Amino acid sequence: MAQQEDVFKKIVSHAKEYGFVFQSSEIYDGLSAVYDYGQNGVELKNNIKRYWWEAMTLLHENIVGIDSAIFMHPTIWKASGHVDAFNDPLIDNRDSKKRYRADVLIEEQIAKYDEKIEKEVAKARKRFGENFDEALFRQTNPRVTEHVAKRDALHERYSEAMNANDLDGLRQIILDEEIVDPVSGTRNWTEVRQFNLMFKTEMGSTADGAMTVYLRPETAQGIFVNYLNVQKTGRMRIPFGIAQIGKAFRNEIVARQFIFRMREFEQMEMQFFVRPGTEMEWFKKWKETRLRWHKALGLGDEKYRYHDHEKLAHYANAATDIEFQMPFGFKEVEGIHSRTNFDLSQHAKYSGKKIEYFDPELNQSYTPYVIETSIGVDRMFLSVLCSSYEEQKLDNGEERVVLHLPEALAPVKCAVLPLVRKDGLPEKAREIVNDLKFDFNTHYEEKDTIGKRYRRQDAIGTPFCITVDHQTLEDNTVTLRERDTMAQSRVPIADLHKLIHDRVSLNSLLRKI
RNA sequence: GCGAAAAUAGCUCAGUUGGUAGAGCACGACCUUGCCAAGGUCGGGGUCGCGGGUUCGAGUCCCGUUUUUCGCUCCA
Repeated sequence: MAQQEDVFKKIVSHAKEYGFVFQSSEIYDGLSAVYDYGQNGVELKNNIKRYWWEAMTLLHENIVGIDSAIFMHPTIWKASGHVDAFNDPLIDNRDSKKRYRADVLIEEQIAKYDEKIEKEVAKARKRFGENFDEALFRQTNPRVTEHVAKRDALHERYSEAMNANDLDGLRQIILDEEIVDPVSGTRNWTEVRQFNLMFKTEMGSTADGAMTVYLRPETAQGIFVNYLNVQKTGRMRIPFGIAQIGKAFRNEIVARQFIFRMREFEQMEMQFFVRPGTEMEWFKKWKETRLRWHKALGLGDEKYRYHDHEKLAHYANAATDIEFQMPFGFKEVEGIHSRTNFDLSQHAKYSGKKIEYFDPELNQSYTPYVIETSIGVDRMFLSVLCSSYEEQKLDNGEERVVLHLPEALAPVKCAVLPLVRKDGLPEKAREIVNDLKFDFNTHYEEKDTIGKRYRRQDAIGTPFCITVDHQTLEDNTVTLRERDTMAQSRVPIADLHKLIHDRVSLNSLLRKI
């Protein structure tokens, strides 16, 4: 494990050194949990997005894409449940260093009174046997009535504080009730703080006319609110899907592990609308389809596993994660959720619009059920990067660092290298570049020894190096050197285009899904 | 957010009891070699994360702050 984390550190350094990922605002000491993609990172990321986009929209005639805005009407987040679910009052115990939700602590305290009451009742029932009048006992027993009174008073005080969003009030309740930390057993509490996981900003340039809007915490809602638009203008028939790639924002309390958990991140989400009652069937189908998409990359089938959720979110009736083996353990890369008709119903309710589908086969209207596939682009990027990184010991005793990126995802497809910087070789190499550059991201490099240039290309995962030597000038052939095997072969310049295309095009991946 | 540790050149690091900042690699120019990273000559680059304080004097001591890492914590 320690060794693996060591490798992870090296991957992070490698990502910076070779222009894949930089920390945001680095010259100003950085901005926590925000990262920028560099010259090679952006190419890799774009290729990942294109692989997903084409797998969704080209391979399925009933899936179309959209690109909705990051700003949305604030009521959307009330309807979706985010305003409630993303606001927790939290309190820390200074001795145990543990953090708790203040509302949960108080609710547990209320439950404790209930326990005490039931204990008294049980005791009395045992003592009086068949003659026991439980209702009378509950009303008259002084110990019971005292607990009830305390419980009800607490409950009322708690409700008031929660409704008024009174954080000091919540803390005072915890102090008055002498609630102790179950771990440390002490009452050394911090202030109660509100953690708002959604980023807020203001729309409207004058202060008094401004409306509070949120940066979307997920892209899915942009799809739900456009369901009617797309269904009608695209004359879509159920089952059909809407796909979207875009940025989302969350004020994570703890954002760590490099780009695995960021405050600004990118999602690739597809919402698939189905007839009620068929959702489990589609859930199963998408679970399988999505795993095939991952495995087609060839990063290693054993690196994936499903993780079914037992505790479901408020909107779901089934949920599973596709987890990937990162250097720091199996981690969620994609989620597949059966979201029922929760979102569309909520938007119908909050907007007052009828959001339904008339099913001509059933001759009836209904609110469609939704299967969601949601994948984090940055996590996907990280999984590709981590599983591609290798420090190789060569036969001659030297080491090389190579990124075995799936060839279709590699930022640079080929590098054209004149063996020496004279005798017309650079000019010949330029000619080849000028032909290939229209179809492939092609590098030209003439500095340093040929071996050094090969290693630099290995480090960014370039699948092919094309070396121009003196023989090239005579017979128009070049050396084609492969990244993974380092094997070289002599090929005519005229064959380069097809050779490279056959290996680096997305088609080869898409056909495996 | 709490606790601990760290921050010196692009990278990895040294820097003595407080006394004007160093190495290797990398980078640039020129020469040389020419199919798997290390040749030669010359050169550029740091107000030691930032802000205060103590001191005649701070990379070094003290306080604060930012970022990172680890452990908690939180997480649809």
